[in-house]
Amino acid sequence: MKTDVSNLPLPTIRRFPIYLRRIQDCIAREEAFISGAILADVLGLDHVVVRKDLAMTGVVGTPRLGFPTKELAAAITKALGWDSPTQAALVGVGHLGGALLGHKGFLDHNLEISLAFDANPDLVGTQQHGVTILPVADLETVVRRLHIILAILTVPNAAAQTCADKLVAGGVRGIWNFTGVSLNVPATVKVQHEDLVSGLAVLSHMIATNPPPDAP
Amino acid sequence: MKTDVSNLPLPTIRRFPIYLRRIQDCIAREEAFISGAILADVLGLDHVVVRKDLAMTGVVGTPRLGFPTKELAAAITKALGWDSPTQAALVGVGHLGGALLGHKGFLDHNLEISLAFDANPDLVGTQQHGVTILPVADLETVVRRLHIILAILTVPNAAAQTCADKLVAGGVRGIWNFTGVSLNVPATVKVQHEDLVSGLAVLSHMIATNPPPDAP
DNA sequence: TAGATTGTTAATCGATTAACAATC
DNA sequence: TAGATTGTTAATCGATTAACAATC
Repeated sequence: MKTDVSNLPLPTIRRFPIYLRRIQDCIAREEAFISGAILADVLGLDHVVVRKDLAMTGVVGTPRLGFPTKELAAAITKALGWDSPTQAALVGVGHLGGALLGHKGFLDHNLEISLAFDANPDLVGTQQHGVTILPVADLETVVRRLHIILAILTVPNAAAQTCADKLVAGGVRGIWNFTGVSLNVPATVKVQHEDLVSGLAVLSHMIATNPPPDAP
Repeated sequence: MKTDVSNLPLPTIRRFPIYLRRIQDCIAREEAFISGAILADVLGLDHVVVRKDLAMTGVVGTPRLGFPTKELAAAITKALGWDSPTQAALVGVGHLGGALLGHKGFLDHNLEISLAFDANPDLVGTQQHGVTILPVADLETVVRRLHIILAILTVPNAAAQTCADKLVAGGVRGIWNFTGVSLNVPATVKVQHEDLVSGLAVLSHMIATNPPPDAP
């Protein structure tokens, strides 16, 4: 029985939040059990993938019943580190940064963006979505003093590496990177590069190479 | 010599825009050649991965010189379908949708968001970033009439499937899906699911399971 | 020539898929 | 019991890594 949650396959981790959302729906409907087969069906996944993923949580299912919803939700939440609140700092309050700041959905995953920084003196001191914008000059100091471990980077490409350096110096342990820059950080700091352009590339490539159905 | 650009590995396609950006920098500096080794070094990738990816474009390199920058840029641009302009429709002008609408960087990839739709009557008729917001009720009709093939979906989860259905009915060939919903569409329509929460899951998991360096 | 760089072929690794056994 | 569902083990597939040959 494998229950070492610290070394899960990346694809499994990516699927965890998708399962979690459905399982929480079940809990809200007071359903005590969910079968992997049904979950797979609803999500358009292969049922054996789902069972394998669920097995990774260490939760054991019961034949004919399925998996206990509450246990499963708790195990996934734990595996993702979403069982305790995390304070995050947003760096760069532009279009995208502002949107993330206003997106209250992260609270469902126990992530609160409690700090925001920007280089624009006109923005500094103003509030957006209830958060006062601080000067980037204070980034390292504030992050260190408040023991912020997670930062969201939404600055222009040109500023990305400099800001990342300050975040690392301030003791951040993870950077959610929305810039187009491959950041250079020590191995102890984890970077999740959310490169929207990569996603666009995949989609445009598929559209460009798969001819429309009415073509020869 | 493999030059069939219609069936490339997904990881390769994701890396293409990253190469492209660097190669365009080289072209701007009037460098006629770029070596795969240098490219790999700058991007923090393995040099053999880079060479293999570049080989997929069909462009041949010259030992001691590297790959011709202009040819390479043209080949990658072509493979991604970024060699001709694409008009896109944005569906859902909330925080995230508005941010994407304002993000002019997509123009670099020949993608123009020329239409925007929203369900909120207060928004309909107003302009954002130079685009007039149309009612979702007209979604299918307008998309069909203007032969829009790519849509960006940034509506609340509850509205996602309904809007996707309208887009499909309108003849869209690709949906860039920023909602949390796994869309159900015919196989002829490609969906690129940009689930931010999956990315957050990966990052939080890594932070939660890799103890900080000063811990035992 | 010597050496940097591309190109190719085989080995490894990880994840998915398939087949079947175990259990309530 | 019968049958739905979980659980396990082996096979396949795709991508990365490693080793080496070819070329300017």
